[in-house]
Amino acid sequence: MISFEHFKMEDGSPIYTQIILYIKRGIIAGTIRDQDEIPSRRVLSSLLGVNPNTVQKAYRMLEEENLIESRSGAKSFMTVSQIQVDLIRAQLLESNARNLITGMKQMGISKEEAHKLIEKLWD
Amino acid sequence: MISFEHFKMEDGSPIYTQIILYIKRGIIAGTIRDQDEIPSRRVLSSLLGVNPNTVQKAYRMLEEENLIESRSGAKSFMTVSQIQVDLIRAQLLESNARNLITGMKQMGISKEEAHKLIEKLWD
DNA sequence: TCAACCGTATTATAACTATAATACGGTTGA
DNA sequence: TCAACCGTATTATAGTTATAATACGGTTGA
Repeated sequence: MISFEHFKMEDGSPIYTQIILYIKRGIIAGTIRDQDEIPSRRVLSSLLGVNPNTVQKAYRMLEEENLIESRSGAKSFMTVSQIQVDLIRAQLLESNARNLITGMKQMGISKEEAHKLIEKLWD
Repeated sequence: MISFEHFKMEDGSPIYTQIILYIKRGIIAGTIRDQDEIPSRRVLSSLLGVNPNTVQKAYRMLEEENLIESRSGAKSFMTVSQIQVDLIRAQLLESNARNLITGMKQMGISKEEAHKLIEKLWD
């Protein structure tokens, strides 16, 4: 059963995208693996304090990416191939870094200053 | 007159927040200064290809932060104090760096790997 | 077996975001 | 002066996000 203990709801982005991102990052980290069980819609919505429909939307979109398999009445579970892991890693790592770089450049911050800032805030 | 030539609309965040962020980053970079004229609602909406009301919402929120002054009928302009610049710089720099760090940590990426990735993608 | 789950679907409400079409009166430069 | 701007306001429409309250039938373990 995959864990949501480190999930934190914050920014202004939609909750369902935060759930999707949390799961994808777990896949990259290796903490979420192929054939892992995932919490039911009702259980996770209760755990996160959100509406079941919000969880269902996240799960449905992950299912459309073939990262989740569901059967009516039964538990749902992850279906993650190595190809998918590699693809998601490439996408998320790059987009995460590019977001920082774009922002820093628009603020006129040098590469060296950016490195220093990350160094200072990492721990 | 402040310039929007480097403005690019992209992510899934609301357009009005993107406009606000663009202006705040320009303030930090020093390319947008106190007393600078800003484009009229109609001109900027036409330039960006968005609705005038969307620009108005961004301008109104900046006005509520005392970063813009408007008089009915006349041009609007920036009102930026050094105190505001320092505050915005601290806020935006830190949030930008923290976004990267949070993501990288959730993906199980080490600080060294993160530095390398930024180095690779910066230019 | 069957109660307790499960996934799935529907309907309603509400806030937010964005567009569209107007309208009003104030400001300003040629 | 006055046309061309300006900021501001209103009304309507539409899509997205989120919640709430139900409902239906499938799966599964004790």
